This record gives sequence, C-alpha cells and structure tokens, in this order.
Amino acid sequence: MAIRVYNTMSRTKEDFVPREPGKVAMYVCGPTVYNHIHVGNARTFLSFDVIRRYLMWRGYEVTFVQNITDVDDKIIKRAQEEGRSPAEIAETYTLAFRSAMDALGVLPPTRQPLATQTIPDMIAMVERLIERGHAYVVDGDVYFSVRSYPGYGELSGRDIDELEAGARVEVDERKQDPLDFALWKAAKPGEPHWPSPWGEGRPGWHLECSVMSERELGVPFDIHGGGSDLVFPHHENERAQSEAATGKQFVRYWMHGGMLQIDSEKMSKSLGNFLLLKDVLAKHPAAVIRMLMLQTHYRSPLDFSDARLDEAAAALERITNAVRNLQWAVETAGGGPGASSDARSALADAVREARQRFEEAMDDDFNTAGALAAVFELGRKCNAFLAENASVLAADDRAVLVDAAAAIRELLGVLGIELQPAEREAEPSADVIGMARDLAGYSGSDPDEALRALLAAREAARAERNWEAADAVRDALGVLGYAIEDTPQGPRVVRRGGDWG
RNA sequence: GGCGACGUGGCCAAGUGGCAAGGCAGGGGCCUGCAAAGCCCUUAUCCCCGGUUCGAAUCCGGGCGUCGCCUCCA
Repeated sequence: MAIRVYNTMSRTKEDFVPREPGKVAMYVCGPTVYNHIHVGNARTFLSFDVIRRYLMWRGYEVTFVQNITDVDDKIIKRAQEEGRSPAEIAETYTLAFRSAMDALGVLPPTRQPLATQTIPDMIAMVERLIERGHAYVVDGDVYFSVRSYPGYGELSGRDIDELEAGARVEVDERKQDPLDFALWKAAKPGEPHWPSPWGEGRPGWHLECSVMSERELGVPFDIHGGGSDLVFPHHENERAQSEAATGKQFVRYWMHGGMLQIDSEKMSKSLGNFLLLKDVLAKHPAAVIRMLMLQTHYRSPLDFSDARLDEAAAALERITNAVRNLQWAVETAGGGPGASSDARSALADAVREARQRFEEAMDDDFNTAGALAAVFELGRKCNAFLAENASVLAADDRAVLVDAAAAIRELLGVLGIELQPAEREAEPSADVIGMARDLAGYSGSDPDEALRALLAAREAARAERNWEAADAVRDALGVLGYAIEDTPQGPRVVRRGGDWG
C-alpha cells in the first residue's frame, strides 16, 4: 500500500511517489532567528520530524533540509533595540533554536543552510528572473512581477484580481502591480548588506527558501513543509519565483500543518498569547509535549493548555506502565506452568495487529492519533494478559512479552517518544541509606543494599501483619519519590513523577 | 467583503457510505491488609434542517457556530 499524502496544491490526498524510488527529498521552512521559538512553531517542526521519522522507518532514505533565516527586518529591529549587531542576534537565537529542537527530540536536519551563506546563489536567481522578464529593478530594489507568472495563486487557491480588490497592502507607486514582492532590498544605512549588480542590499524573505531548497535538493523535490500560515504569501511566492526561474516544477507535495491555539485563538507573537518552547520544556518532559501534539492530526488546529498537558502526561504514564509491567513479568517469569498456548498466541496476534494498525494509520497522511490508538490498544491487551497470567508464567513465556514491549517501544520511537530504559527507574539515592538505618537497622553504605533492606523490613512487618511498620517504610520511600507496588511476584519499586522522556 | 477549514460522549480526539478507535475525567465491580499498578462493566439521536442512497458522522444543498488566510507569522 502506498503512503497517502494530503497535498495543499491539489487539496486532496495523493499517493506518495517520490521522484527517485526509495529516496525522499524534503524541505521545511525554518525559523527567523530573532527570538526564541514558541510552542506553535515547535508544533510544525515536530509534525515534520515525525513525518521524516516515519518515512525513514518505512525504508526511505530521507534528505531533510531546513534553512535558518538569519537576515531579516525583524532581526535588524531586534538588534537595534538591544544595541547588538544583527549577526550576534542571529547567532544567539540560532543556537537557542538548535538546543530547543534537540531537547524536544527533533532530529537534526541533514543540512541546515544559512541565508547569509547563500547570497551569491540568491543574486544568481534574481539575475535569472530579470533576464527572463519576471523581475524588474527600481532604485536598487528588485521586484518579482506576479503577472509574469501565469500560475500565481494556484497553490493558495487565490485569484490575482480578487486579491487586488481586497488588498490591504500599502500602495507602493514604484511597483508595477500591488502584489509584486521584493526579491532584493536596497540596504538602508546601518543595515546588513551585500554587494550586488543593483547596489548594496539584502535578499527578500521569500527568495532564500527558493534558492536554498534548489541548491540543496534540486528541483522538483518531494516535500515542502511549513505551517498553514505560510501558504500565502510565502509559499505562493516561492513557487512563483522558482518555477519562473527554472521553468520546472518546484515541489511535488506541499504539506502544511495546522495552527496551535490558546483558548481557540492562534498562538502568535502579535497576539502576545505565546509560550516559549524552552519554558514549556523546563516544566514538562519532551515525551509529554510530543504525546499531546501527536494525539491530534497534524493538519488540525490544536488547543494548547496546562490541562491538556496533564492529560497527555497521564496518557504517557499509562503506556509506560504497560511496558514496565511487561518487563517486570519478564524478569520474574519462571516456575509456573506457563500461559495457555491460546493466550500466548492471542498476545502475539495483538502485537501483529498493533503494528499493522499503526502502519495503516500512518500511511494515511500520517495519522498519528490513529497510530497512537493502536499502541494504547496493545498496551491494554498486554495488561489484560498479565492480569490473567502473571502468576503462572513460565520461562518460555518470556519471548512474547519481550516482543510486545519491544513493539511498543519501537512504535513510539517512530513518533519520537522515547521511554526511559527500565533499569534506570529506581536507582536509589544516598538518602535511602539513612532511612534504612532508621527503619531497617541497616549499617552499610550501599544505596542498593539499603533499598533491599527496607523492602525486606517491610515484608517482615507485613508477614507479622504489622501494617503500621510496613506503611512507614512505604510512606518514607514515597517522600523520596519511590513507590512500592506489591505484585504476586513480590514488591517492586518504581520512581514516581520522574524524568520520563 | 473574498477564499478555505472545522463542528463526533463531561473534556480531548480518530474515523470520507455498511454494527462510532483511542486518551483523560466520572461512576460501579474485581484484585490488594490498605494502597499502587491493572482488569472488567458503564455514558453518543455524530451542530440543526432538507436531499441522494437499500443504507450517511461520512456525499449534496441551506442554516447556525468556531477558527484560519487575505499584512510579518510555524
């Protein structure tokens, strides 16, 4: 079965056929580095990270290019406000962007070109456009002539004449048409500038993506992504420039993500209702943020709130508990008569079904919500199997349990949701030594031993039905962030509210 | 004003013609010394009104509502 992709251009889902079998060339518009990115920006980057990961998982070799816009009006403005150079501002927020992406678990791009390092190619494209009659020079500025490109408006579904009728753009008498946009801007005093055939200046915003994507990937490349607010005018303009300059198709599949909202309104800098990604990451694990965002389809609007974050955390805990329960069963299996062969094969079937449902959902325009449902369903079936069979497991029941846990981890991994390895769950801290002295008469200095001593003391108390003493141990460990769970195979210790993800 | 998207249980959310996934929250039961984890059960006239069809959440028309783009914006 083919992967289906919703193409903004055709407004339908299409079979995904890359230009070269087995390889995918994709480009996602990166940030303008004048500030920290907010959670809305992050959602788009997260969506395309998952699309990329899924394509890789399906066996494609993916070349993923994302630009950094490091020259722009807003950077210049910010620099003037802070009394720093535009280059310093750009560098500061480029580094901040990379580290925030890394913290969110977004894979680094295959290549990440900077606008300022692509200036000669941009000048070359402007020259090409002038030669072909698609651009004109006015006082050191160069404008693209939208009327010269017949396909203008096709991507965003707009009609030039209607656009002009409703246009709120300030009329610039120097433009031949109000919709014409700047390819190259003459530098004002104090602004960054580069030499060009039209005088000192800097590139327009739309130009850089056209140039960097073509240089890194060639045209047409397979997927061009961004937020839905980039469809017009940014991507419309990119397409017009590139196709006018090359005479070739620019992009095979245009993909756009839905907006993140707060109280049903788009999160944006201008409304002031934004949360910085770094601030949210300081309070919530990346896995929780990813879980929240991936429970909604990438093209739908998504309301962001603390309540939603808490729900996502609970959902993630449910699935991590399922994996933990499986691992505990694997560790303690043995000695019993074993699960029935029916039960065992039913679980094996559940694993197979989950993989299949996951893939079907993701093949259908990257339906992460459906894919997650398949994982949750598998988690529930695993727990049900354990509820039924945990006390009778034999050593040869382990394989299917290991398979199930591996499947859950693998599938979540495709979504970039990493579960912490179980071994690291309950590394005891030095605090337990003192506690073991007080409550279990422990006299050594090894945290692991101390923890075992505490558990033994509690078990002894329980055997004597001395609930007060037993609960004292449990409560004391609870204060340190450990929870004791009694199972048919004995007590186990898990970390609560730890640093999952 | 123009263009577009969306409206599914208390909340969130999949699902584009054939008995309505999943998560969160609530209720009941089971397991447990008590817990925790978990299992089972439990809640839907799919915004409204028409139409097409043997059959519609799904297709068509109208209405109401929400959001986005049309200006920098992920």
